[in-house]
Amino acid sequence: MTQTPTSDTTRADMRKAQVLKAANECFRRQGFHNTSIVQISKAAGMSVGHIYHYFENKEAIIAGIVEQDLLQILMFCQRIRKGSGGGDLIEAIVNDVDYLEQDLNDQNIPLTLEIVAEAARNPNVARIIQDADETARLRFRELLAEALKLRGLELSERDIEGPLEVLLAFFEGFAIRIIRNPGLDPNTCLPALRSVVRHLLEEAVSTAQQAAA
Amino acid sequence: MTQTPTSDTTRADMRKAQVLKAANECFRRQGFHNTSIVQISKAAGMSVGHIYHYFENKEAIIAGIVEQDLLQILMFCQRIRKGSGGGDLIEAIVNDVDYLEQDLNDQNIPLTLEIVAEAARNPNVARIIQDADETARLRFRELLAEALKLRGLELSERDIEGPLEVLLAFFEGFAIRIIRNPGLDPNTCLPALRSVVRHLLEEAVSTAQQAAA
DNA sequence: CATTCTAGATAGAACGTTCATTCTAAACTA
DNA sequence: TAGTTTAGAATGAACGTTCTATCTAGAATG
Repeated sequence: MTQTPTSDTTRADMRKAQVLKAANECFRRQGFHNTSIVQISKAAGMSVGHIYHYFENKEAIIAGIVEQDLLQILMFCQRIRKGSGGGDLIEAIVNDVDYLEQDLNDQNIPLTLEIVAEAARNPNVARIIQDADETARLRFRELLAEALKLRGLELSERDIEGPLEVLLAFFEGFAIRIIRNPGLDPNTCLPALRSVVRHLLEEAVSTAQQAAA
Repeated sequence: MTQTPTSDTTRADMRKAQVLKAANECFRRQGFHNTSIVQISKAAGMSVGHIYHYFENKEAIIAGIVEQDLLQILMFCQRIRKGSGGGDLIEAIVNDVDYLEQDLNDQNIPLTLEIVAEAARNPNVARIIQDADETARLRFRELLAEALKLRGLELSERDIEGPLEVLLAFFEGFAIRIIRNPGLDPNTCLPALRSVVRHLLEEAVSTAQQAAA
């Protein structure tokens, strides 16, 4: 249990990353329940024993993958900001729904659903995604607060929470819808979705206006 | 425990039901990946061999459980109709969101999520829940059509589909939200959710009015 | 009515496979 | 040479499924 030198730490980090990358590919294709350590080891080009040298057990690998889930959520924030081009953020959020078709083609949906289902039973996984969601909500609240500020308005955290959760429920919900109804055409939903998101945000705006008065 | 067979329910049917009931309890508690045939056999008070006399394999048992998923969805329709008391259905749909808190306490959420995640990979399970969803959508379209008819309006199937999918995405989405954010307070979301559902339906109404003109 | 017959019902041990994890030893590096 | 890294076989447990044997109900038989 001696402290490893810097060069070795780097090597260990690289190996860990190598395992996680392989695991990610396997999990995405087959889910983590149907992926064996042997498969991961082959995908990573490493031996089974080698993997266990860096990960205590399979669950530790799963945890490593689940942690990456956060990045995916945060990308939505980034996309919206980029879409705003520095202009009105509320309009950018409404426009972001146009990515629905692209989002529903995401190859990660099955894995994402599997992670959530696992979290509903497995406290380890639950803790990870709940922590991630907490920072995700924080980022989204910041985004909404900034969107309002650009219009000279502001809302309390409490008043933002409701609309935000409804917004999030939408997008998560479509991941389920596309499984239950694979014939679903995103373009059919787009007008209604756009309108609903706009309504939600406009309502937040008018609440803020009333609070200011 | 054991019942005597009657004319219309054969002994085999009763045994099958007995297995499915036991499996349902086990699956709800532990998920079907973590439930073994031995556990089901003990819960059913039957031997393993006995179970295999009626079910080809474990997947057949899972299929039997997944088929019950439909009933759960259809209960929403019933609840709305009952809530309308024969009056305006649109108002009844809006009011139905007040059950959110109760719905989010549903002990079946983990199993439901597991079923959807499984369907994303397992074609057998996928077929079952997709068939179920098709009849569920049919029932909901009928409900919406009836709601409009009560106001002397009508909409094409195409125009109903979008709002309906958005509505469904909501409710499915909250099942995920409550896992990701267990601290979520339904009452915080209720005003926003109510408002959004009402907006969605009012928009459908005004679309129908324009179509009539 | 008593007995026999038989197909289905039932039990539980046995089997074979899969898999996560551990163990042992070789290779490498500093 | 000492510690780390790497490989891959060995281990042991869990599990789905099958196999074999016994039992039961009730129809057939005489």
